[in-house]
Amino acid sequence: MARPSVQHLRRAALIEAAITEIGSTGSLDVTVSQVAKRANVSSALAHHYFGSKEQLFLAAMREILTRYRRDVIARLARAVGPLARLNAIIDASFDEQQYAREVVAAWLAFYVKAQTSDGAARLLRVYMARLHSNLLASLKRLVDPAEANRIAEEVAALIDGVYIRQALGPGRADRMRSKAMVEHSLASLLASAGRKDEVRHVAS
Amino acid sequence: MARPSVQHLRRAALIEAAITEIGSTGSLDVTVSQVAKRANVSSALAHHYFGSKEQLFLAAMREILTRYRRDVIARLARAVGPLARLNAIIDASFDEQQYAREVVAAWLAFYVKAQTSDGAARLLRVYMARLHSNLLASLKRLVDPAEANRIAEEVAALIDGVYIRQALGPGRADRMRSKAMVEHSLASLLASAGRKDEVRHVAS
DNA sequence: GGGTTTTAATTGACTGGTCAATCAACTCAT
DNA sequence: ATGAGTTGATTGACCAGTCAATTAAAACCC
Repeated sequence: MARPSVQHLRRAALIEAAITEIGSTGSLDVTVSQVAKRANVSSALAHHYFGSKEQLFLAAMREILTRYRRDVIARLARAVGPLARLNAIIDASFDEQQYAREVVAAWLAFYVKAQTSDGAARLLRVYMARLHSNLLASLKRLVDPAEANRIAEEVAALIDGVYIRQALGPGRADRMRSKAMVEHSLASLLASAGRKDEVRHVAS
Repeated sequence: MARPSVQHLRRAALIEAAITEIGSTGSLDVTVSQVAKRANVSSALAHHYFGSKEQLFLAAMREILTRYRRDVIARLARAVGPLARLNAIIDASFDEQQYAREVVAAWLAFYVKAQTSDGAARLLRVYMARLHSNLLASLKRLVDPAEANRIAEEVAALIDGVYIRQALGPGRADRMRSKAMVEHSLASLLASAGRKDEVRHVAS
């Protein structure tokens, strides 16, 4: 029946609670008890399943990263052509779920956590590498490799920057506006790098 | 003789120590005792002069913001023409002092702090507003107001993004590379927005 | 200038509170 | 009755903030 084990249920609930709690607090200064309470279990149980606060938080971080990754993959599967694929990546970053205030705040908190936790730093580095390589793959079909690399870094940095500013701003997440900013920048960068189309057309 | 009062000396030393400690730890999880020890005073003295940990940290944040602002102003005073002024602003952000690993880490920590502290949020909002208005002033001389506004936001976000990635990266701060990225993006954005020069030339 | 009072600087010791982590005990389904 | 699930109570560490007491410096007075 594949009925999820109680262990699985509890772990999932605790991870979800951790994300929510971290997101709504806006920092990692969250006690295990708070998270446990939100998941309707005792703090002892959280320790029982995760061993330590650190592990619980890392699991939460992994979960956010996984969700994002799944979303990217799903969108990429539906996108055809380099431009569409680039847009798919950007869309994933500004997806309704990902770009929710809580999630963004949690994301920011994890960036700080990475300063002191090797585990967190590793996870973020994997995310960064994947984002870069995804962007690069499509960009290479549009512009020179050197340009592609630079643009990939610029777009990645821009996405992070938009996120951080989002976390700070008071209002609701203005997804569309944020997305438009990144798309607009990307278009400009591509335009001034000079499309590769003609070249390839001639060469082929 | 304007000999600085002992109070001034201690405050300055404590603020400096706080910045260093926060920067090297990479988070605000720093005890008052640690800061005090680095400043060669007792923790009781830190409380005596600042009243609370919160106030001490806010003072440290204010100091970093002030230094940045002073640098921007100094560079702007030397720059003539909108392009030079834009470059001056970018240069300030990637100045040797500002872009030091510790300072960037402290900056990131403050962003998180702003999530829970009104005081910190206020300070950051002032910084953001100033950066935006500085960029906008010069951009308006180059492109349409609407474009100028969008570009200002994009550049500001990009700067923040480059910072956050810098904080995460392991190596030394690669100032020049970071600066080049922002400058390159700005050039592309300006190029595709279409300079205003001709229009103004004709109009005048 | 020497002596005296005020004021500032400084600290060690203490307090109250918080919290991660542990553990022994209890429940309950199988 | 075995073992997974679960918890309340406890422990040990840490830490912001306070206070009374000590020393150093200034200000004042003759």
